[in-house]
This record gives sequence, structure tokens and C-alpha cells, in this order.
Amino acid sequence: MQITRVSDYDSASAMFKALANPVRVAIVHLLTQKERTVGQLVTELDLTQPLVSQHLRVLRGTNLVATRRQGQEIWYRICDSHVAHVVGDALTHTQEESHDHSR
Amino acid sequence: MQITRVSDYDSASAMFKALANPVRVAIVHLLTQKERTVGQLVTELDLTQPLVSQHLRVLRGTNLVATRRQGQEIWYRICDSHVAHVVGDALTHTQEESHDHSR
DNA sequence: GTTGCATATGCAGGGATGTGTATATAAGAA
DNA sequence: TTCTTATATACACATCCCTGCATATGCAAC
Repeated sequence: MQITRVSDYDSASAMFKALANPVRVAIVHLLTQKERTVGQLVTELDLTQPLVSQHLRVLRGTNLVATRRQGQEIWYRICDSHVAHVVGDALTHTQEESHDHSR
Repeated sequence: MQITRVSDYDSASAMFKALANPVRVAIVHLLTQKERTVGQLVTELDLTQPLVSQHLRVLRGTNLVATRRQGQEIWYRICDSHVAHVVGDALTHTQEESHDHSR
């Protein structure tokens, strides 16, 4: 097909926008390993709790992460494997780039 | 390791920021198929030339695309396969999501 | 030199984003 | 009920991004 509508890429770019922040990439990368509570993320990332919650809200709003409540804690996990792949490929790309001094 | 530095994800999030726009995702997706000139992108996306050039500058600045000049035309191509994979996975993720009415 | 085509850049206005501080909600224990 | 812990939200302010329009640059032909 000839025609490419820019609006066809709205949802994909929304996903990338959700990942366009180092805190959120760090959160997603941690959740790729295993599910975690908000408090665990706060400790491991050494950030304030409201800041982590704000970023988690963005990730929730774009369906990149899902939650389950257990008592007063809320456990966060990655939604599906594509999210992990996207972040994994991006990390691979940027790491290779930083080793490439030939340009 | 316990410690996760948020700054370790700066370059990955910079890549996502570069893709956090439907025009740029559309451009990258088109370039995934074959290399193209600026004029071809302008025609296929039905956008103004300055707008396409502005977005190409962002993609160049983050090393997602590369160029070669041939006469007065400049041909753009994807930098490496990881970029194509990232966009491919993202499109797969968002498409599956739009078909998933079970949540 | 000039002209024409292809592409890049500058600038400005409106809108979105990131984060700190304060506060609200929700659940459990007493 | 009150107290404590865990998490979410509101608000504000500074900063950044998107895009339209105008203009500049680079290359080829003459």
C-alpha cells in the first residue's frame, strides 16, 4: 500500500512517550526481572514515593504495567512480553552505540 | 546487584523520547522497509517538508537513522536492526492491546 | 555569476511534561 | 474510633516539545 497515515502510529508513539523518561525505563527494567511493590521500587531507585507513584501512573495509563493489591501493598508487574522486548532491544541498541567509536 | 542508578537509563530513554511522536515512528517504520529521500517521505506522509526535516533531525541526533547524499538528494536509512526490532515490537504490542477486550 | 530544486535551520506561540511539597485515600492494628 | 503504614493525587512552577511559517544552505545546470 502507498498511503501511510501518521495517525496509525499514535498508539505506538504513546507507548514510546511513556518510556521517554529514565525513571520509567528503570522501573520497567526492574519489573522485567520480577514484580515489586511501590516501596521496593522507592528503595531500589532511591527516589521519593510520590515521584515513583507519578511515574507508575503513567505506565499504568498506557497499559505497560499491571497491578494487584495484597493487603496494603500494591504489586506491580510488566503487562506482556513485548514490553520487555522493547526495553531489552533499546538497551542493547544504546549499549552497542556507546561502544561504537568508528563514526 | 542491589543498586540501580536511574542515570544508567538516560540513553535508552533518549531513544524512546526520539520515538515519542507519531510522525517519527511513521518515518522509522517506512525506513525499516527501504531507504528513502526526504522528498519521498514528504509525499508518502503528506506533511510539509520543514516538518519532516525537523523530525529527521531528531532521529539523526539520536543515531536512529543515517544518511548518504547523492546529488542534491539525501537518502535516509535505519541505523541498525535493533531500531527496527524496537518499533516492530511496539507496533505488535499496541495492536494486540487494541484487540484485547478482556480486561 | 544566476536560476531552480532539495533539504536544513531559525523563531515564536501554545501546549505538554517533570518533579517538589503538601495532602488525600485505603488497609490493617489496637 | 485513632494510629500507622502504604500508596495515590493535587497543585504549582520551570522546562521542554510540537509545529507553522519564513528563510537559509547546498548542489547541479546553465
